[in-house]
Amino acid sequence: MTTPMLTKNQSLVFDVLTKAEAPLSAYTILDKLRDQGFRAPLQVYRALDKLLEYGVVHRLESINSFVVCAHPHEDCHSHGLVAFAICESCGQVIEFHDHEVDHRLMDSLKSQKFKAEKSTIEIRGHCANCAA
Amino acid sequence: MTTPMLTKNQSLVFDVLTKAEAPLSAYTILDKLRDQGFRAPLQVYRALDKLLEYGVVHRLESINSFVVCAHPHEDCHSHGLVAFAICESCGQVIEFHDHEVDHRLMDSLKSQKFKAEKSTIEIRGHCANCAA
DNA sequence: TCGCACACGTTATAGCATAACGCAATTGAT
DNA sequence: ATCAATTGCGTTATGCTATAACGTGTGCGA
Repeated sequence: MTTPMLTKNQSLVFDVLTKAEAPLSAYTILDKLRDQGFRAPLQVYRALDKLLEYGVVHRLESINSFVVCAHPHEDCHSHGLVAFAICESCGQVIEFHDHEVDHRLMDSLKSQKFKAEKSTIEIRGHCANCAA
Repeated sequence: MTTPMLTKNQSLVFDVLTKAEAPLSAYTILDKLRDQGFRAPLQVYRALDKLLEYGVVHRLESINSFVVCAHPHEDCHSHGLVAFAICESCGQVIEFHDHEVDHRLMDSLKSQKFKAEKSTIEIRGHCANCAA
């Protein structure tokens, strides 16, 4: 999917996420955009929905937060699974793609005749800097 | 971890989850236990916390729900990653363990000096019965 | 110019999770 | 025996996450 021109709200949300050093929750984004006129959660969620659809933002299910895609020039949707390592100390996220893991998981599922559509792979722990 | 004797509330919650054919949210569990005297979410969440700690229940982050462990006699904590295939149509969950995926993911992370602690692998799609 | 699609704004509500208080039962060390 | 620590429990209140439902405006093709 190619990313169309972003609307004003989408750009604002995208910019906030781009500048953030860690994933942000929708409500944190809302707070950061109050000065720009944001008043309600839906303004954020609607923008996020589009950004997710375009593949330029990822949702981290395990922490109810959002990050910009680390590989904006590739197409995350197209090269299979995306995985995230999330540091519980500093919040930093490492995004990575692994076709081996991808294939292996898909094979497991195919043998059960399960049709995969969306995937969530999130590993929580501590990054190199934060590891005790 | 060996599972100690469950308390009354823990047993009630565990039984509800065991009888369910699909993952349940905490509030759904609460509703099912009102007749047994449950009145507040915390009664459910506290029981769930312990059941998760004992490894007899899993939390599905992507759908904010809980399921009993499908392999109660092994120790889910001990044999690495647990993965779930969740049918978006009927809700059924297939729990599986794959050491290959496990090792592969851990190797990727180790190369970045990331110390993994908890993992979430959830694939949403359609099971054999529900696939169009 | 009509109809449609889409973005947007607002209010209200639904759904998920935990903080903080107090009480009761258990255990185990002194 | 008793005191302190721990654990489970109940209750009230609150906070965080997400969406429903309504209406407005704008652009664009039939």
